[in-house]
Amino acid sequence: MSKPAVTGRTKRLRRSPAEARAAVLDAARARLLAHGLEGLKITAVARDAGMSHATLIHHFGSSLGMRDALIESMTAELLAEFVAVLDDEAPMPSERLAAMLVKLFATLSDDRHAQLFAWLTVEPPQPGIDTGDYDRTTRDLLALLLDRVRRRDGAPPLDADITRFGVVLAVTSAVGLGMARPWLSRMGLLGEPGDIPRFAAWVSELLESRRQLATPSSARNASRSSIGNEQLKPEQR
Amino acid sequence: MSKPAVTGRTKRLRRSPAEARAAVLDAARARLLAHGLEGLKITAVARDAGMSHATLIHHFGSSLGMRDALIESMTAELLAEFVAVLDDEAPMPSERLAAMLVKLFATLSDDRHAQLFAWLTVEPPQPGIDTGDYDRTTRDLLALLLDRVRRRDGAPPLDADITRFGVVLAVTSAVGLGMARPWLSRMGLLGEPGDIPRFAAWVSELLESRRQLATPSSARNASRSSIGNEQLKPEQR
DNA sequence: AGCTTTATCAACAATGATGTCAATAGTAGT
DNA sequence: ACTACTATTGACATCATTGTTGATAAAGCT
Repeated sequence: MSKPAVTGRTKRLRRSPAEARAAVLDAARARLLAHGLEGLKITAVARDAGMSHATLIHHFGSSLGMRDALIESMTAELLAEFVAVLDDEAPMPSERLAAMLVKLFATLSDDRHAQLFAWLTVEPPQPGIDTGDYDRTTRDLLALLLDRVRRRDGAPPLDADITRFGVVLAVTSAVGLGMARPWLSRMGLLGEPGDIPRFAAWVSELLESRRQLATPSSARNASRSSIGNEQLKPEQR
Repeated sequence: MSKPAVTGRTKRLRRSPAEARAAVLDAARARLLAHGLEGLKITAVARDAGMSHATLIHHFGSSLGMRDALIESMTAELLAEFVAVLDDEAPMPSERLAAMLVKLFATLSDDRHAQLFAWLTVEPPQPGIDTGDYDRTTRDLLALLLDRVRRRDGAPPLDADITRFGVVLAVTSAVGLGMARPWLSRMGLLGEPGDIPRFAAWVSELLESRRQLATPSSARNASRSSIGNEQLKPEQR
C-alpha cells in the first residue's frame, strides 16, 4: 500500500493491434479446443496470449466482442479450407471426385470446425452476429460445387436431386463425423486414424456406383412408413 | 435486520424429490434448447421450474450436479428412442431397412439430440461424468444393429466392412444433419420439412443398390490421391 | 394430537468475471 | 530532443452467480 509512484520498471511488449488481436484469437481458439466454452474467460485467454485482460478488452471492446471475432475468424478459416478443397481440381474428371471427397471429409471433420459447429449449435439461435456475408459466399461456393458435380466431362448431367442429395450426404456425414468421432471410436467403429480417408473413399465409391446406374426416380413419396418402391428402377443391371 | 419471526404466510408447494427433479430437468432441457448453455443458470432454471435456486441445489447438490443429471437424462432419452427405432422391425426384411433409416434420421437429427451432441462436443473432453454404462449399452445395441443389417433373410451375409461403413454413414449423416440443418436450410438445400424423410429414403436406396452389387473390396489404399481400384478383388474373407 | 423428517425459501456470504480508469511506457513523426 | 498517439497495465468498481444457513411448512408416522 501507499504506492503513489514507484516508477514502474516493467518491460512492456508493445504489439501492433493486428498482432495483438491475432495472438488473442490464437489463444482463444486453443483454449476452446482444450477446455470448451468455459475456457473463453477473458482473463485466462489474455494470460495465454501474454497480456492483461484489460488490454484484451481494449482491442475487442468486450468479452462478447472477442467471442464474435473468434467465431468470425474460425468461420473464415473454415471457408478458406472449403474453397481450397473445391479449387484443387478444376476440371473434376470422373475419379477425382473420390480424392475431393477424401479431402472434404478430412476438412469438415476437423476438430476445430467440429468445435465451431457445436458452438454455433449450442448458442442461442440469434447470437447477434451477422453471418450474411459468409452465407452469401458459401451459397455461391455450394452452387459451384453442385454444378461441378452435376455435369462432368462428356457424360450427361446428373439429375438435380441426385446431386443435391449426394452433396448433402457428404457434407452432413463429414460434419457428423467430426462430432461423433470420439463416440464412434469408443464404440469400436472407425477406430484407427486411417479409417476416415478409407471411409471417405468408400462413400465416394458408393456415390459413384449410384451415378453409373440409370437415373432413378429418386424418392418421391417417402413420407409413408413403408417406402413403397421396393423396385424403383426397372433394370438392376 | 432483526426479524425474529414474522410468521411467514407463504403457501408452499411440496413435491416429492422425484417430481422436483423431473420439473427441474424439464425446465433445464427447455432452456437449453431455447437459450443455449447460457440458459442453464440455476437461478433461471429454478424459476422456470417453480422453485427457488436454493431448493434446486438441495436436490442436485450443485450447479454441476444439475448439468450432469441433465446430460444423463438426455442421454437416456436418446438411447431409449434409439432402441425404439431398432426394436420396431424385428425380422428386418429387405425393404424395411428404408423405413428404419427414415426413423433413424428423424430420431438422431432431432433438435434435442443435436443439442446434446453439440454440448458434449463443446465441453472439455473429460466432463467428469461417467458414461461407462451408456457406452456398454450402446455398444451392445450397435452390435445388434450391425448384425441385423449384415445378414438378412435368405441372402448371404454382407461384407463386414460394408455394413460397418454403411452404419457409420447413416449415423454420422443423421447426426450432422441435426447440426447443419439450419445452415443447410439457409443454403437452399433441404429446405422444406418433408425433405428429411425424402433424403433418408434416398440414402436407403443408395445403400440398397450397393448391397445388390457384387461385394467390393471396399477402399483399401485410399490414402493415394487416386482411389485406383475400379475393379475390386474379392479376397478378404 | 404430537413427533420426525425434509422440502422449501428468504437472506446472507463468497467467489469470480467483466468492465472502467488513470497512469505508464513504447513507437513514430517532427 | 520533443511531442503525439496509443498499447499496456494494476487497481478498483460493479455485477452476477453460486453456495450456505437458519427458519418455516408440508407430509408421514406412532
